[in-house]
Amino acid sequence: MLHSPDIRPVLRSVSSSTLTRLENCAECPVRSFSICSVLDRSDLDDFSDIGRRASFEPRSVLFLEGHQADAIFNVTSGLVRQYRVLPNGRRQIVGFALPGDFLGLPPGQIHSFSADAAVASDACRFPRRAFLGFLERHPHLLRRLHEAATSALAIAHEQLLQVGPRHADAKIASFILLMRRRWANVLGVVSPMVPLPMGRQDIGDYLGLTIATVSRTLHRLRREQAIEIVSGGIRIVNLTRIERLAEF
Amino acid sequence: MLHSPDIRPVLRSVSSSTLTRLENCAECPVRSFSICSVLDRSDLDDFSDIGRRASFEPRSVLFLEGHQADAIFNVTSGLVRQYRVLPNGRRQIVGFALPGDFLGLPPGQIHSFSADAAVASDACRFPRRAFLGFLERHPHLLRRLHEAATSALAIAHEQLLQVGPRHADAKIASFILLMRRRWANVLGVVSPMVPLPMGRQDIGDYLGLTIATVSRTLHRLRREQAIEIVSGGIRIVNLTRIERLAEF
DNA sequence: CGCTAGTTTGATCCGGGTCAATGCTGGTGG
DNA sequence: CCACCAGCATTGACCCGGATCAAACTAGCG
Repeated sequence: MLHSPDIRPVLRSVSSSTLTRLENCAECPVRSFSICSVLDRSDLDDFSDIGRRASFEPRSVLFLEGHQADAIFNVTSGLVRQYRVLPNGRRQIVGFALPGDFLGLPPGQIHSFSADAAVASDACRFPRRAFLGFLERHPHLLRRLHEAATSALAIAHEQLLQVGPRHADAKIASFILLMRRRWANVLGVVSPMVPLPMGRQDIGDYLGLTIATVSRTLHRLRREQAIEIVSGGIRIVNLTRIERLAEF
Repeated sequence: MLHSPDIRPVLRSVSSSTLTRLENCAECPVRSFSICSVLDRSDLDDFSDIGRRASFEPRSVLFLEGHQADAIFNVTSGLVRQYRVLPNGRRQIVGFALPGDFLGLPPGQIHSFSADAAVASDACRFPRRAFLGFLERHPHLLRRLHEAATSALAIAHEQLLQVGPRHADAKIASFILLMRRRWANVLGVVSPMVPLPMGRQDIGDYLGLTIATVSRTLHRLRREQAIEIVSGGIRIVNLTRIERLAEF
C-alpha cells in the first residue's frame, strides 16, 4: 500500500560536493531570517571561520537517518527534503527546508531523519563539535536555536493536521497556501506564483497521497479555474476558492 | 468527513482547580526524568518558589490555542492531551503529555495548540514571566529545554509516520508499542500491560481513525490472540505479532 | 530523433468512513 | 438493592474516495 517507487537518494560523499570558504556572511541573502541573524559583526566573523559552503546536486544526501550527526547545515538556496523511510518502503517527508532553514541537530548524537537535496542547493556546513563550542561561547544563539526548534515543532503540528484523514483537495489546497506563506517569508513578497520545485512524488510523500492523486487533484483545481499549472510551480487564480477548500 | 463528535472540553477557570504550594520537589516522582532534573538542590528551592501545584479534573483545560501563553506546565500525574481543532470540526491530537512532560512554551506569545486533561491529572504551574526570569539566571536549564524541544520534534515526526496513509492495524499496533515505550520510561519497567487511560475517541483523533475503526481493530487483534483488552488499557499477549503489524 | 524520467489519465477495487442500532458500565436516587 | 440513565464502546450494513495497476503522454537531453 502506497509504496514510494524509486526514492533512492544519490549516495555521494560530502567531499565530492563543492566545499569553499565562507565569505561575506554579512551579505548572505538568508542572513536576516536564519539563525545567524542574532550574531553581530564580530561574532559573525568567528562563526564563518568554522563553516564551509557546500553545494549539492539534486538527490545528493546531506545526512542519513541513523548515522552519526557530525555536521549541521544552514540552507542558503534550493530545497532540502527531510524524510524517514518506513520498514515497508514508504517514504514520509517530514519537512521541506527552504533557504534560511537550519537542520541537523537531533536530540542525541544520531540523526533521526535523512535529508537530501530536492533540487540543486547550497548550504553552510558546520562541524558539530565546532558548532557546539561556538554555541557554548554565545548563549544568545542557543536561545535562537530553541526558538527555531519550537517553531519547527509548530510546523510539524501543522503538517499533522494536513497528513491526517482529509480530502485530497483540502490537502493540496493547504499545501499550496503553506508554500505560498513560506516562500513569501524567503522572497519578501507574497505572490500568486507559488514555486513547487519538488516533484509530484515529493508532494505526495509529504501529504500522504499518491503521485496519481496529486496530479489528478492539481488538474481538477486547474479545471475549476482555481490555479494555473506552470513549469516549476503553480499560479493562484482564485485565492478565496483555495482558502475555502483548505478548510475541509 | 471524520468529524469528532463531542470533543468540547470543560471550560473551567484555573482558579477553580486546586492550587497549592510546591513542597518537597526533591521527592517528586517525575523529578529524575523531567526538565527539573538539571537543577541542583538550591536551584530547586528557588524554582519551587515560583511554581504552584495544580489539579485538573477530566476535560478541564490547561490552556487554549490562540490564547496568551501566560503559564507553563510540568505534568506530574495523569494524562494531558494536546490538540488542534480544524475549521471543519475535526480534532487532531498532536501529542499526549505523560508525567514528566513539559508544555506551554510556544514559539511566540500565543499558544499554538490547546491542552486539556484526558483523566484527572496534576501539574506544576509556573507563571511565564517568572519562569523566563528563572531561565535567564539558569542557562543550563535552557539547554535542557532545547533538548526537550528537539525530542518533542522527533516524537512529532514519529507521529507523522503513524498518522499518514497506513493500515488501521499498523497504526494501532504502532500506537500500542509507542505507549508501551513511553510508560516504561515513566514507570521504570517494561510491562506487557499497556495503560490506555484516554478514550477511543482520543486514540482515533491521534491516529487519524474513527472511533469505530479503533474499536474494530482492537477487537480484531484480540480475536487473533495478539492482545487482551482490559479495563483502562490492554495487555500484550503476542509481542512479535504486534511488532510485525507495526511495520506495515 | 529516440531515450528516459517524470507526469497524466483511465479502469477497477477495497479499506475504512458514515450512519445507526445495540450493548455495556458505573453512578444516582428512590 | 435495584431501576434508571448518560456516556462510551461495540457491531453491522453500506458506500465512496483514493490506492492500485497499467497505459499513454510529455519534456529534456544526448
